[in-house]
Amino acid sequence: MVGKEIGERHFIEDIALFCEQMGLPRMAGRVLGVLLISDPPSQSLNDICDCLQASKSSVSTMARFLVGEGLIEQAPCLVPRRDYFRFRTGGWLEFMRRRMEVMAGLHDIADRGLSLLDGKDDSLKSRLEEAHDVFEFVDTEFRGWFERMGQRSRKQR
Amino acid sequence: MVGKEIGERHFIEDIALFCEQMGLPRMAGRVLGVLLISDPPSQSLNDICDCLQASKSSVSTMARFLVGEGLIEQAPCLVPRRDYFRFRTGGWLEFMRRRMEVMAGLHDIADRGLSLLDGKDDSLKSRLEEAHDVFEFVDTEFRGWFERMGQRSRKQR
DNA sequence: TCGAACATTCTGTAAATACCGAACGATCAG
DNA sequence: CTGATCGTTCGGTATTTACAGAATGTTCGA
Repeated sequence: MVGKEIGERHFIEDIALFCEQMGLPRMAGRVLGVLLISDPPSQSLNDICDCLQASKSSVSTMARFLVGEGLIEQAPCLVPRRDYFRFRTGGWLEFMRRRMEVMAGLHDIADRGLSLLDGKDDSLKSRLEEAHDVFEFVDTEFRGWFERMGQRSRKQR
Repeated sequence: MVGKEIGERHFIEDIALFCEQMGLPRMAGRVLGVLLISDPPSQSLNDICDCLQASKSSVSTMARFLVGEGLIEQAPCLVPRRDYFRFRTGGWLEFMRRRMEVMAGLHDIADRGLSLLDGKDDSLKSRLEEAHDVFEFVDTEFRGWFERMGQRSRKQR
């Protein structure tokens, strides 16, 4: 059981707020919050509903949403005909990776913008060259970064 | 003048879409898009309105919003009583920096979560230790990263 | 002191979003 | 086959958001 104490409620809401800032639905953050401090780690949809006092439909929808985001996964069910979910190992890394991928997308857009300024003065291009540089740097630097980070967390286990 | 050609419109809309994915209002992205390819770099609110065919109120609001985000800045006005805006040098770096700061906020939340699991089995803590590690790593690694990146772009100028 | 040319702020509206409850569909025990 | 127990999906509602247009405030030239 989880979510009875005030500290747990507070934690769950902080995760929800964080998720909201990241562009995820707040309810998704709450579900995630439960699965970050639950004992045991695997919880059924009904468990989560009880804990959050939220409707089955919301929890079901958000659980599948979080699976798609790579943050949680379905756990082997102890009881037949019941879905258990748990936080997915490496979920945070995967989350960061996807975020960085979106950001790196600006790299190509900046290139297209530069071609629009073709032939014009260099001073006009510096804006987009900055974007190009920053996000190309993100793109390349992060691949190595994630590899190192992945190895590091794999080693710790 | 900007935004007449199809390529420019397309670029602006791509920036708008990117901004939307980053959680900024789409119209803010459009204003930013104009200021990334405008010639000259500094444009008045009216110029931007004309280019986007958007209302003054939206453009005014979004321009001030982007100033707050550190992505654009007010330019010294060539004509009195008129606000000129331009892309802010280092804006993308600042943008990334703030994003990373939000992400690093999870570092503290994870710590608070860990204290909730105090005394419980270590296997329960690994979820939050992962969060702790990833976002502490983000927090520290990025400070150095941004410094290097800042120096690099300063050198290029 | 007007009035023109701005920018900002307020108000309204249309669209998107978050959430719930109910209906529905599937699966298993009896 | 029937009912109980799940999960999913559908429809509705309330809140939020993204804009536009009108009203307001400000500065400057005549």
